[in-house]
Amino acid sequence: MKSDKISEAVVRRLPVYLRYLQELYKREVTTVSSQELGLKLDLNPAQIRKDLAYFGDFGRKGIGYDVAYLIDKIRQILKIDQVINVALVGAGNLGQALSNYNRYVKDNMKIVAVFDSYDKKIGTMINTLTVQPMEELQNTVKERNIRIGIITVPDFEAQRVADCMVEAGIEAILNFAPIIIKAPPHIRIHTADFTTDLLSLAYYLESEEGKEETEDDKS
Amino acid sequence: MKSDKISEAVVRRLPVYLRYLQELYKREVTTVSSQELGLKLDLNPAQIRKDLAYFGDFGRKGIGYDVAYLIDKIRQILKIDQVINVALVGAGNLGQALSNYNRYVKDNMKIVAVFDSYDKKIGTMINTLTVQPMEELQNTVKERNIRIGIITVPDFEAQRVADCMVEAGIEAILNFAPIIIKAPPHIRIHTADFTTDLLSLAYYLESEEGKEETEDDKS
DNA sequence: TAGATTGTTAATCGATTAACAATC
DNA sequence: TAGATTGTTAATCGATTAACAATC
Repeated sequence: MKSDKISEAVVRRLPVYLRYLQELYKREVTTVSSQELGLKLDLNPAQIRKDLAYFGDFGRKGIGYDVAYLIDKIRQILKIDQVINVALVGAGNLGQALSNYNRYVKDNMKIVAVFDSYDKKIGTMINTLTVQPMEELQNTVKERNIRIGIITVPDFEAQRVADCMVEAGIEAILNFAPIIIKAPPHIRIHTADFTTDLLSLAYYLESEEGKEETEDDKS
Repeated sequence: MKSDKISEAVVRRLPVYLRYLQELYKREVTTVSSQELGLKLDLNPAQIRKDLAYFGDFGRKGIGYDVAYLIDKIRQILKIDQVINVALVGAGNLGQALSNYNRYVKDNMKIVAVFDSYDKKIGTMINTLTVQPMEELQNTVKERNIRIGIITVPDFEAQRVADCMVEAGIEAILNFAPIIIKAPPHIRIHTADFTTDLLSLAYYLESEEGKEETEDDKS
């Protein structure tokens, strides 16, 4: 196959493949079939083959995919074969959690600066990074070649922060605030709104059959 | 329209509608049209009307939707018109961030218990809650009528925790570990894997034109 | 009334899955 | 060779969007 336009659904599955392939690699598994992948990742094998075939002929008929080779290829496709520098804005609990979470360093995503707009936070340390005032965003983005911004501020500040990021030349934003932020079309925005995930989960609960809340006593 | 089977895509948009409607309510806006909603939420107005029409005739032709009424209805549909008790397993940074994040209390989702399997964590306080050992999960779930579980443990523990949750009678799981966890089909699982969001973001970056990494000096 | 906006059908668009020839 | 598995086409399935009669 090789190119067409790649749909977002496909792109979002690539990191999922990558993650599991890396686990296989660690376990010294050298080859994997679309069927095995599908089983493990709850995906249709045909879909996996099709996804990968958009980008090239990575497999071998009768054999499957070479794990190490496919890891390399997916990393290239995702453009994480080089280190990508990331700025985090919002040094609250979630921001701290994210910057402590160093798993993505391995994936060549590196948080290299943390910002906040509250005086109290500025100057404090998060891991090895000093929290900087928002005024320094623009310069730091340029100096440190920061390309992605993560927003972990309260929702009422999220749009303002996004605007600053865009102005500073950031190319893509991961937004944790439960709000739809607006940006020019060349800026890619992903929303990581777990409150949506949580609330929609409730829909799938079995209807109560005479259950009541724990706390307030209706009797 | 009224019922058929409701697709997951529809259900996932309901919390998004709800959130913005609640904001409108706070601002004392009483009525809103699908067009206004669409503009604000980056969605097609026809899609919004269709989504809502699955559940009933909530709007008025020529007028739009009554904000307060629609909030009520969506809360009913999502089954968050009653308090839903939630257990959090994993008292690390992310777990702390989530339990501090009290926004969903307003949405009738309430974290009523926190668990961890590390001795060091057990007995410490997270907000008003004492971290309990995993052994108490089963009993606490029953006693406190906990229906949803949130997993914020490292990936290698996630499946084990999920198994415990299922055994304890939890009905739905929000999983933050970057791994596909398996459970019986009647258990609903949502994955809130922000590393996927972050990595897939890189795909959309403009290709480098002679840029290099910040840190290591190639010259 | 005239203008606005819903609910719903039909048309379009896109994504997933099945099937199979090619080939290791 | 026989068995396995890819890459890809065709078929299916599902979701989004346009259009418009109904009606406030």
